[in-house]
Amino acid sequence: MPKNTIGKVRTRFAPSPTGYLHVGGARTALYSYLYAKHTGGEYVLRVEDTDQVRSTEDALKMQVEDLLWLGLNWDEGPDPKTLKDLGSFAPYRQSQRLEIYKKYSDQILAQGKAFYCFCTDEDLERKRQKAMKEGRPPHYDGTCRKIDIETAKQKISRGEKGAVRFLVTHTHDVKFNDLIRGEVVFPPGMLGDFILLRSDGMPVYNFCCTIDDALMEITHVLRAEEHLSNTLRQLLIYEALGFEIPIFGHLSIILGADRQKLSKRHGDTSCHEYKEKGYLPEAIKNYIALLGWSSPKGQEIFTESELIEQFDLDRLNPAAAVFDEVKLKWVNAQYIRTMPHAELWQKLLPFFDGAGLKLPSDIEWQDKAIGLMKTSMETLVDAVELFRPLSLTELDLNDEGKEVLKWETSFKVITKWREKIEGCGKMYLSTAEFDAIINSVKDECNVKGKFLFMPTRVAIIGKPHGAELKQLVPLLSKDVLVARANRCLKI
RNA sequence: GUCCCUAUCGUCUAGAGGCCUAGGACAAUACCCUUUCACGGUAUGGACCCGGGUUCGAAUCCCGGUGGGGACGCCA
Repeated sequence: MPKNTIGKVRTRFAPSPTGYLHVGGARTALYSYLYAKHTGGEYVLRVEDTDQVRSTEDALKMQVEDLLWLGLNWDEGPDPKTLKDLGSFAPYRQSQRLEIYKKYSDQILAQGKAFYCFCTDEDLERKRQKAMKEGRPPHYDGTCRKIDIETAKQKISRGEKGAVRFLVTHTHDVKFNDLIRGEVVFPPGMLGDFILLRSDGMPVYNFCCTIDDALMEITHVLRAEEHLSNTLRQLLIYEALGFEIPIFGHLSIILGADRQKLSKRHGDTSCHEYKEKGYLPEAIKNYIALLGWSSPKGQEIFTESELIEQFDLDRLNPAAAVFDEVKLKWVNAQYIRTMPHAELWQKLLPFFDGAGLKLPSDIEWQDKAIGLMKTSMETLVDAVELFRPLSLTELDLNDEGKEVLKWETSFKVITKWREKIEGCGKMYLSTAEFDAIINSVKDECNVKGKFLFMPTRVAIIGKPHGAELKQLVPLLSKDVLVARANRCLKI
C-alpha cells in the first residue's frame, strides 16, 4: 500500500492539456504550490492526458509556459524545456502510465468489484434519455453485470471491445472531511456503475487520478469544486484498492461578472491573454491568491515570500468568487510602481516594439522616463500610448490638434515657444526650466489657460489633451521639440 | 428530475454567540493638490438573501424556503 514515508506535504497540479491555462487552473496550481512551499513540502506537476482526442502536445507546451511565466515551478514532473519526466515517481504523464492502470484494473476485476461492459454508446445514450424522461437518475442500468468474468474474457479474446466498469453496490453513506467544506456526505444511490477503462483500454479521469494520487504519495489534493462529486467515485476506488486517502480540499469556482462559471464566453480567461494585455505575472498571482483566500493580517499586496509565509489552508473561502478585472488592474498598478525601473523597461520593450515605437536606448533616459511615467500606467499596454509622444518618429497631428492650431493666438505661442527652446543651451530641459519657459511665453504673448497650454501641447505631442507636459518635456531633446514646433507652424 | 456544495456593501473579503452602531480593499461620489489627465491626500454613501427556531443575546448555531454553482459521460 503506497504510503508517504517522508511525512512531507506533497501537492500536485494535474492539468489536462486541452488548451491554454485558465485563471481557475492557475489559482489551483498557485494554492498547491504555495501550500507545498509553506510547509517545506513538494509540488508535483502531473499531466492528465488520457483524453487522446482533446489532449495535444502543443497545449501541454502552452500550459507549461504559462505556469513558468507565473513562476509556479514544480519539483517533479515534465522538465520545463524538454518535457521529459523528472522525479522519482515518473512518468508523470498519464498516457505513459497505462500499464499501471491496467494492473489495478485487473486487480479490481479479480476482486469482483468491477466487470466488463459491452453496451454500445447508442444503447447507453438511449437508456439515459429514457431514465431522465421517466424521472429516474440517468445511471447505468447494470445490463452487463450478469456477464461472468470468464465469459467476458472469452468475448474479449475473440476481439470484442469491452469497457471495465466499477461495480457500485454500497448501501452506506460515504463521508469524507473536506478541508474547505467540512464533512461531506454522499448518500447511497448517487452513482451508477462507472467506467474505469474505456473499451479501447484507455483509463478515465477518476481512475487514473486516484491511482496516481495514491502512488505519487500526494498528501493534499486541492482541486476545483466541480470535482466534489467525483470524489465519491474516487473514494470507492481508494476503498477497493486499500489505498490511503489523501486530504481533499475543493476550491470554490471562479465566476464571471454575470455570476456564471468563468469561461471563454467571458472573453479573456487565460493567463496567456492577460499576459498579452500587459499584466505582470506577480500581479496575476497576487490577485488570484485573493480570490478565495485572505491574509490573516488583512494584507493585500504581497511579495512571493510573504505569500508563502502567510498562505495556509484554513482561510479558504467555500463560496464562489467573481473575477474582477478592475481590481486586478489596481494590483497590477501597484506592482508596476514598485518594480525597479530597468526591469520594468525590459518588460515594456516587447510592447513598444509591437507598436513600432522607437525610443532612446540611453539607460539614463529610460530610467528618467520610467520614473516620470510609471504612476500613469496600470498595465504594460498603457505604456504604449504614454510613450508614443516620445517616439523618435514623425509627430502625428490629430484633428483636434489641427483645430487648436487654427486659433488666432496659437501661431504666436508656438513661435515663441520654439524661440525659447532654441535659446536654451541644454539638450534636455528640466521641469523647472520648462516652467520658466512657459511662464515667459505666457507673459510675452499675453495668453493664458487653455490658449497657452493647448497649443503648446499640440506643438509637443500633436494633440491638445493627454500627458503631463512636465513629464514629457524633460524626456524630449531640444532638437525634437524644435522639429515638432516647426511642423505645427508649417500648417 | 435526483443528489452535492454555497449565500456579508456593486466586487473581493474580515467576522469562530456579546468586542458589530458589521471592519478593510477595489470601484463610485465629493473636496484638496494640480494651469489638462493621472498620482497622491481627505471625506461620504453602500451589505449580513427570506422565514422560522435555539439562546438572556444570532451575521455567527439548527431547520425550511429562495437564489447561485456543480454533478449525475467510454470528458477532465
